[in-house]
Amino acid sequence: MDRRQRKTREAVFAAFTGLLQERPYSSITVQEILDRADVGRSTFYAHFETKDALVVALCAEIADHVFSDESTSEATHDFSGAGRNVEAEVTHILYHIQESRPYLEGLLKSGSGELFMAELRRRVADELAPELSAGIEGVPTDYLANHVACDFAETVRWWMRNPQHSPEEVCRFFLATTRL
Amino acid sequence: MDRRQRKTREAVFAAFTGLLQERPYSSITVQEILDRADVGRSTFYAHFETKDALVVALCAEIADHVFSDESTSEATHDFSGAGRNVEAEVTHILYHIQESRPYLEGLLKSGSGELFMAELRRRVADELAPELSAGIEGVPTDYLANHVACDFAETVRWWMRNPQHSPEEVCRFFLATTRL
DNA sequence: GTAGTTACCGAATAGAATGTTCTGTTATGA
DNA sequence: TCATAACAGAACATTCTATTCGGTAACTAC
Repeated sequence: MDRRQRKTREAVFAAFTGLLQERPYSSITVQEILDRADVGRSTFYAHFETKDALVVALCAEIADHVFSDESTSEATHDFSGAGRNVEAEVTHILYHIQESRPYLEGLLKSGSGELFMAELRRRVADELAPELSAGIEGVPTDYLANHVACDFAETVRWWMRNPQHSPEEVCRFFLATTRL
Repeated sequence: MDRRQRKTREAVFAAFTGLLQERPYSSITVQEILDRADVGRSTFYAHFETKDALVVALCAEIADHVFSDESTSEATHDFSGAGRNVEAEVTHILYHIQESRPYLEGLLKSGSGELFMAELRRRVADELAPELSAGIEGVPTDYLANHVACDFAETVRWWMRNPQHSPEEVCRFFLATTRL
């Protein structure tokens, strides 16, 4: 990808998430994004079809990173080789979320956060829930899967409002309260 | 309140929730609401300052009913007099939610449901969570309160997508999965 | 009933934001 | 160096929100 494209895309994302920390999504105009990102109008629409498409792209970008397998440079959460247990996997994901905090904080604050929350629930249901489906007699698995996915997503949202905790701590909170 | 006012208010709410079942909130125009509700433009704006204010009013109306103490006519959930235990209280609220289903279904489907979800979490945190704060060692009460509130709200959202269950069943699902 | 108040209708309009199109300029990389 | 692709930004059409206003119908109290 062209360096100019990356710079533009990055500038728009940064300006947008910055604005999202200050005001609700619906009150933010494209013009304001352009001004803050220092990007031309036609350029913006060459990258993103609509304003809504910008949110979708941002969510996808973050979600891709959060659920990527690649280890970060931090040694503390390199779990490769260790037997893949649930705790390790959850912590790994939480580390990636921590790295995405600059974007996530603004995105989850205002009214547009629901799009990312939905994406998060979907991915957790796919990747995490199957391993956790111990099952409780008399409760539909349907309900249980939704329960775990929502629980994790809401834990993340809570964490973004309470940054003082480490990924390991948050993982512990999550596993302590979610019966599996 | 004037009968004309009530009729108008009701017609707008009905038209709006109906449209919400079909399309996302942002794509619905005021004109469409007016057409379906068969209400004049100036009348609409005499009732609701903006389109967003309509959502807020609708959420408040539903939440007021859901958390009102009044018993419905159904004998099956008249718990007055019985010792107020958690199960009874939860079931009572769920009965009120069931009555609000015609409005809630549309509201929660599209992108605007987050406003009601937030209101729901807030009220649960106020009214329900205090009784349930058994506490788990090493987990912030802050996190626990948020956990219970989110859990209940998401249970409701799930229920609106899965109508075949009774309030008693849903109450059981909720209590079975939420460690307290 | 009748008078006074209040809600309603609907058209016309202002204002704001989105998304398009165009011409000309600048950066990239082969 | 040179073709290509991305960029800037002004001008524009379109769409939607929200306001205003003159006229009609419904409610309330006397």
